[in-house]
Order: sequence, then structure tokens, then C-alpha cells
Amino acid sequence: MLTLQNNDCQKGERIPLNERKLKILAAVVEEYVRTGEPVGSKVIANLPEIGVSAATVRNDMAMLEQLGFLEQPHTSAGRIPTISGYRLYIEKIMNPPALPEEERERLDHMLAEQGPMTGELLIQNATTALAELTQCAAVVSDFSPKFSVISKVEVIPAGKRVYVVLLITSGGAIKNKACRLEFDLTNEQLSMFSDYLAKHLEGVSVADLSDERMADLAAAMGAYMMTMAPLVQGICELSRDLQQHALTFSGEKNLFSCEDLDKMEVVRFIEHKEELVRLLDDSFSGIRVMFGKDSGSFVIGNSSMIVSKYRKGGKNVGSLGVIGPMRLDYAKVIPYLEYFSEKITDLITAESDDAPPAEQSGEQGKG
Amino acid sequence: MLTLQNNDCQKGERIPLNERKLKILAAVVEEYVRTGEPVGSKVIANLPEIGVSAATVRNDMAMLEQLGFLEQPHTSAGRIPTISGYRLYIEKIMNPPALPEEERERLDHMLAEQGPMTGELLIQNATTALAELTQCAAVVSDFSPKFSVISKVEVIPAGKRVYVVLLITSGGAIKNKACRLEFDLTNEQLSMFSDYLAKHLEGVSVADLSDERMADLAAAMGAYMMTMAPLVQGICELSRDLQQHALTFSGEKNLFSCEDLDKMEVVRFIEHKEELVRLLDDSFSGIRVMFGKDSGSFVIGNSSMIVSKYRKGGKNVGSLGVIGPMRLDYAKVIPYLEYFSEKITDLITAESDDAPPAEQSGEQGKG
DNA sequence: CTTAGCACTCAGGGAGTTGGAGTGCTAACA
DNA sequence: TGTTAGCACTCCAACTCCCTGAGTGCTAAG
Repeated sequence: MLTLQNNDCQKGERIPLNERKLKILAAVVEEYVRTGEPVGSKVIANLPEIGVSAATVRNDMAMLEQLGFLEQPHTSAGRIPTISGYRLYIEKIMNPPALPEEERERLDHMLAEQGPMTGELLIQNATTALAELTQCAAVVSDFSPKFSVISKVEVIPAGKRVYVVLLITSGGAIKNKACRLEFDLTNEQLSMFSDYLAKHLEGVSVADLSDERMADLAAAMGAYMMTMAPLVQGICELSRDLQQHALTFSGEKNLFSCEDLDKMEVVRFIEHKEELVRLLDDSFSGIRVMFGKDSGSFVIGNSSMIVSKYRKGGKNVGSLGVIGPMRLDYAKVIPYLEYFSEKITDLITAESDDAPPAEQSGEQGKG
Repeated sequence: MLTLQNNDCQKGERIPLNERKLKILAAVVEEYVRTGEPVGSKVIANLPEIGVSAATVRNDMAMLEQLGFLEQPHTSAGRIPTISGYRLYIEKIMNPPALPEEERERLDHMLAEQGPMTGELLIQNATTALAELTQCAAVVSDFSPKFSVISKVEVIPAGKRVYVVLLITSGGAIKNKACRLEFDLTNEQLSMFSDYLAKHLEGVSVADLSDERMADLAAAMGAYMMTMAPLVQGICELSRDLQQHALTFSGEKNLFSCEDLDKMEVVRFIEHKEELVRLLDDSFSGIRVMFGKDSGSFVIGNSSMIVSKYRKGGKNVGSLGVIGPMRLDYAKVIPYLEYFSEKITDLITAESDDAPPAEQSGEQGKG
């Protein structure tokens, strides 16, 4: 259910950590997440679930520090969790309760704010809701268009020598672009070209729309090519557009309100969102947590990112991510993320069941 | 050529400020903009263009302070300009040289980065370039769609019971939306409906697309209405969309890198960009400079905004703004802004000359 | 194995001190 | 009348010194 990057946690099982030590680690993580201050032995000892004295806690903490799960900012300060500490906590210790029914309803409502969902709006709502709920930044990388097929190509005259090319996919994506030609087309030319495009593109998987294929298409047109070049060019651009992961971002401001994060790093990060794709794209299932500069060098210093996938027809077609300070309430955030990815999976699967004509054949033809 | 908000500057002419005092004010503004530190009399006296001693400068500065153009952060510090000081400087004193030819070429290149410009891309490039050049945030509020006419309405089948409505304006804006119907349309129904829409919407000014008009349209359809309701609804939404000012923003990050501005205020500002519309919308010509909370309460505390208009067919159809710290190199920024608004005016005017069919009649019919 | 006790460390905050930049004022000068 | 040098004054900013309190590790006893 929960997959983590396993750098140094594999040994986790063999470490001689009795239940009390795990409890103490959990308490340190939770206190630190709550207050942001290094946590001292006294505070821990006073917690009801820890039945021992401060001195004992100190001994255990010293061991936890030796094992690399805790650290001290300076000699006479309390302890804070290390990355390994967070990992151990998330993976083995914390145990968030299932979301209560009323909470699920609230979330459903946030997702489906404006009635029935089209893909894009769903994604938009999901990021906004995630950012709102977690008070972090949220990102969704949607690469489902890649898995759909062209369901419609149109060329529409839109003024003197101006034509709009329109691409619609089975997944509901609509892209358009205005192109300027050297000459006006006759009705006959227009309908011939339209038919030609329809015949050669409709039903084709978006993933197959390589530039080479488009070049072939153009070449096959022969004589017409000259006149139509800008239109073919336009369609190329649109199809390239469709193949890109659409990144939807929300809650950037939360990163700025966050004490723990360096403002300048946040700025740099926001300016280079594209680099996220690399991290969001990795295929895995379940949930993955990445820490700070630990994983690739782009992420903000003191931050962590939690990523989950959503699926369609059994294939991963997008990633849902939450980016926040390392000092994050994982036990709260992770269930949200899990619920949303399940929910989105359900919704987009249902949506495609509803309108399966081109889709099914196309996707199965090109698994 | 340069219009300013004239709160207390009207008296400017009558104030007994000899040339030396103006020079000193200018020097204070420029030094302060350069260094960010309060400026002392000694620094000013050492400037070559000021031929007097520090004591004399002190006397003059005392007077400038009395008149409200300078102020002291505390007793033993140098002077910094007040808002009135900046105003006076911008309005009467500073005298930026015309942009050299090579600079103009560089700017032209930034605007037209990817070949010939469509409206949206032009606006996008302009904001990016402005933000880049000034190291501030840049915003463009484009309300030109309002002044164009619908040149094309299409309804395109895009799957089982799914139809895409497409609206194209003479200004080159393209909007689309997928709508789901209860039933599939017959070819006959579709073409009838398309014809009906074309007849009643094409050539109509976007500004005239009120909800009432759309309701009338729907009502006139009578029997068909039931079936087509979602499509009409979709067109309504698109037309509402067209009437909104499109805000294009760039360079937010620069505000964060800016020492003078409160990060939290910047965050709040970025979250509420829409409020800008009120300020950008005001009709005036030339250039307007607004300071901090001085003008409406939304702007960031220590900031200023410089706004310029661009036109099409003699009408203001958009605003170009730069938002930065009050301590801003106005003599550099204002010429950029002037040049860009002229250039955009030229480009979009040329563009519409190029394809005047629906446009001309429509706009003239509805001045 | 747990606990009380104790000596030790160190960050953070307040008080006192100093240096320097900049001012206003006055009196002399052109 | 306008300009300048000189001087006393103000006040911020930086620095040192000191103290407090939180928290630790270690040791010895239970």
C-alpha cells in the first residue's frame, strides 16, 4: 500500500527498535510537526502514551540519534527527525485512520463543484482542493491525452485567408489554432482537405502522432502540400501539444507562507515547474514520498513531495502530487492524496465507459 | 505626454523651486533608487552636476522636506523621496532619452519572438518581455475581444451525444467548449441549428452578447430549445468568457526577490490579481503612475504601478502595467512601457487592416 | 533496565558602550 | 542675500558582555 524510496530503510526491519522507541520517534515527529521546535525529552516523557521518565526517553533518543533517525540542531537543543526518521515514521509507524464518511462526502463535493466533470475541470478542482486541504502546493501531471485517440479533425474558415484547425480527442481534449494561408481555399479544396485529414487522422492514437507521421502525411498530399503547409504545420503543433504532460498547479502561495522554506528557492522552483515532470512521471504504484534535495536536485531544500498515481483502464495516466515543507502532517495529507487518486481513477474510468466508441478500439489497438 | 494622478502636484508650478533644488531632488531620487539607502547631503554635494557645498545642499533639502518632497526615516539619517517627491520627479524633472535604434530593435525582437504575431501570443510576449526588462511584475489587461464581432459559430459533433461549440471572433480569439446532450442530433437538426446560430450571431459585436440576448435567441427557437439547451448554455458561457478582460501576468517572482516589498503582501496580491482590473480599466491616455496603497487599497504597500494603454482604431482596448517597488528606475521603465504600448497598437491595428471583412462593419456599426 | 541527580553546553535576549553618519544652527564671508 | 565652514547634537547599528533557561550526557543508586 505504501511504497517508499528505500535508500537506507531496508535495514529498518533488523534495527533493534522496541515498541517504546518507535513510539518515541513517532512522538518526536508529531510534536515537531506540530510546533516546529526541536523536541526535548521532558515533553515526550509527559505524554500519556509514554510511561517512562525523561531520563529513559533521553537514553532512547540518544540511540535513535545514533541510528540516524533523529538529530540535534545544537548540543543543548531538543531533537528533530532526520529524513530517515520521517521515512521510518511514514512507512512503519504512523497509521492514519480511514477517512470518515462525512469527510469523503466533503471531498467529493470539492471535486465535483460545478456539476458533472469534464477531464480538465476535474483536474483543476483536484489541485485546488488538495492545495486548500493540505495548505501546500499541489500539482497534477496529466498524461492521459497521450492514451486517447483523435476523434475529430476540422478545418474551419475564420476570415480572409485564416483557417482554424481543430483537434478533438476521445479523452475530451480540444485544441485549436488559427493558421494563415497565402491564398483562400475554394470550398472544394477545403472539403477535400478535410476529408483527407479525417481519413488519415481520426481514430489514430495521439501517441502515434509523431512528427515523422505528420511529415509522411504532408508528403502524400503532393501537389496540395504547398498551399496547405501552414495547416499541416498547425496540426503538428497541436498534436505535439497533446502529447505533452499537462501540468496543473495550485497553492503556490502556501509555499511562501511557509516558514521552513527559503523564499528564493520557492521562486526558482515555481519558475521551473516543468522539471517536476521528471519526478512525477516515474512509473510506480501506490504512494511515494520524496525529500528535499534528496531526490534529484531541483526540489526546494527543506521540502518534501508526496506523489500518487491515478489510472484509467489499468494504466497510469497521471500523477497527483503535494509539495510542502518536510515538516508536514503526513498522516493527514497521505489519506487525502490516496482518496483523490482513487476518486479520479473512478471518475475518468466511468466517463470513458460512458462514451466508448473511438476510444476502446483505439486504445486496445495500441496497448 | 505624461499624465499623472494629480493629488497635490497641481501647485507644483507655483512652488518656489529653483533649478538647483530640482536637481537635488532628482539626485536624491536617483541615488535612492540606485542604493536603497537614505541619501545624505555629502553624497549629493559630491556629484559633479551639483556645484555647491554640503551645507547648501542641507539647506535645500530641509526646504524640500518642508514642502513634502523628501522625508527622513529618523533624525540622523539621510533623506528619501516621498510619494509627492517621486511624482514631481517623474512629472517635471526626469527626462529619459529616446530609446536608441538598436534598443528598439531588440525590443521588437522580444515581441515577435516566434515569427508573426497572433493577438494572444503578442500579449504573452509583451508581458514576458516587460517583466524581463524591468525586473518587475508585468500585467496586460486585454479587453479587445469586447470590441470585436463574432465571425464564426460552429457546432461540431465530437462523440456520442457530445458536441463542441466553437466561437471565433474577428479579433482572432477562439473559444470552445464541449457540451453533452440528452440525445444525438440528426444531421438535419445539426445543420438547421448551425444555420440558425450563424444567422443570428455572426457579425454581432461581442459587447452585445448579453445574457438577455442569448435568452431571446433561445426563446425564439421554440420547440428545439429543449434539446439544444446545453449548447445554448455553452455558447452563453463562451460569450461571457470573451467579454471578460483577459489578464496576462508575468514576473511575479521578481516581486519576491524585491527587498522593499513585504512577502506576505505580495502573496495576497498575486492571489487577487482580478482586483487589478479596476485599476487597469480606467480610461485615460498616456501614462499613469500609481503609488502603494495610495490608489485603492489592494496594491502592495511599498509598491508602485505604471500603466499605459494600447489602442485599436483609436479606442483603448487594453492596458499594459508594470508593478514594482516604489524605488523603481522610472526613467528606464517608462520609456519601455511607452514603446511597447505604441508597438502593440501598431501591430494589432496592422493585423486588423489585413483582415477587415467582418471587423470594420461591425466595429463601426457599434462605436 | 529505569531513574534521580548533577555538571556541562549553548542559543537567545537584554543592557551597556561605542562609532559614525548625518543633521540643524550659527557666524563669517562674498 | 546666498553660500560656506564649523560645531554640537542625535540616533541607529553594531558590538561586547552577561545571564538565563532549556536540554543534554553521564553516573550511581534503586
